[in-house]
Amino acid sequence: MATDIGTRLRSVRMVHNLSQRELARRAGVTNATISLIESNKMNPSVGALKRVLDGIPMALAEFFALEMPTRQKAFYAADELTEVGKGSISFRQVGGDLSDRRLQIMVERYAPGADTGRILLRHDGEEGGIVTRGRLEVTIGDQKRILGPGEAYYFDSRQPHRFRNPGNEPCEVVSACTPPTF
Amino acid sequence: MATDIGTRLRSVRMVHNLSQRELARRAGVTNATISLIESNKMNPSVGALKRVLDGIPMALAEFFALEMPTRQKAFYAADELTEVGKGSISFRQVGGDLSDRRLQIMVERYAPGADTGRILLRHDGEEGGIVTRGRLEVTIGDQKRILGPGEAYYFDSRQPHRFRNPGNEPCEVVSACTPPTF
DNA sequence: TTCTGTTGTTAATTATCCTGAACATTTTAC
DNA sequence: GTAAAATGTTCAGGATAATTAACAACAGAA
Repeated sequence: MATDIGTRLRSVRMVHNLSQRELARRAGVTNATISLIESNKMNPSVGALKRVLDGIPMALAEFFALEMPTRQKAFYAADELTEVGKGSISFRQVGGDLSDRRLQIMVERYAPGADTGRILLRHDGEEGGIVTRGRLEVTIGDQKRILGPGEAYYFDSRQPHRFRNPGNEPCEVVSACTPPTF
Repeated sequence: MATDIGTRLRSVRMVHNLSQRELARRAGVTNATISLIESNKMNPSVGALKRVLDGIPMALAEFFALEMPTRQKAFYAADELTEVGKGSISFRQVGGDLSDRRLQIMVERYAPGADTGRILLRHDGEEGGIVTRGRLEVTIGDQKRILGPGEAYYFDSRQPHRFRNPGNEPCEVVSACTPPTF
């Protein structure tokens, strides 16, 4: 899986918010090529892969140097949140197992259309959050989901990721990350 | 030239002291493939290139991350050495222009068959030397030469390089490098 | 709904890679 | 010296990549 070109390309493309056709247009190849590469149904030439990556843009060295973390459970349904605490104060905890997790909790607010940008965020640590209001589009590696109130995410920050508010009402997220950003 | 696969491959192969056929055998491809790739007469598939590099062995990421310094004058004939000093003490200086060159002079002695090994040496700085006795095979990037007494070399140490005594008599070299090794 | 546009995938044709077997040179051994 | 082995290169063929054009699934707007 370390040299799984298809998965790598799909992951990179998704994080940059490009469709197969859009990337193909920028790269000067056809969408079928992108599709076949991503599904590992063909073995692209170095030149073709370079052209594709130029459409990102990304260098070959960077592409092959990408670490591909093992996919982990990244999304939780609203009713999958573990209920912690009780009485007048109630916590709903994302991810049942907190062993080897150290988090700093935060509250984030995304204006309509707000976006962390096409550049892929990657840093050490882990992060997670719960959407409390509005909708949030979360991209993690090759997975992309639009989350609504009560839904949550949790992932290893070394995976390339991106956040965007696709709706036209503000979005509020209770999020957390480790180690403290900045 | 930054993505000149042929030159990169040839350079790597030479430094590892492999013939096209020997590398082809290890990689499970034909020597024609190696030849065509190195002369940039074809655009290899990623899979094929990976197989070839496995025969080195070298990872794709490392291969594409290799910096390709601009080729510089690397070899000097015996009579190209600049005569410095005079009288009872005489220096023969490699490379006429010493501006932005800082060197530490050393004397090296290679027993018959001695070899710095197949691993590619690369480090910051520059190095040069003069063969005073015997013969020395010097590989610098994609250039390989066997030097005899009076002949010399000088190059940027970031280029992959290797030294070997191919003869059966001892070889003595007056060499120099910067910054001091160790 | 129905339409329009976009998504990713798949089949058939064209273009290209990769091989297998030759070739000319050079190196090494005798 | 010649012979034999090893080097890198080139050419015709079968294998494979990349294109073109179609397909089905889905989303959003009228």
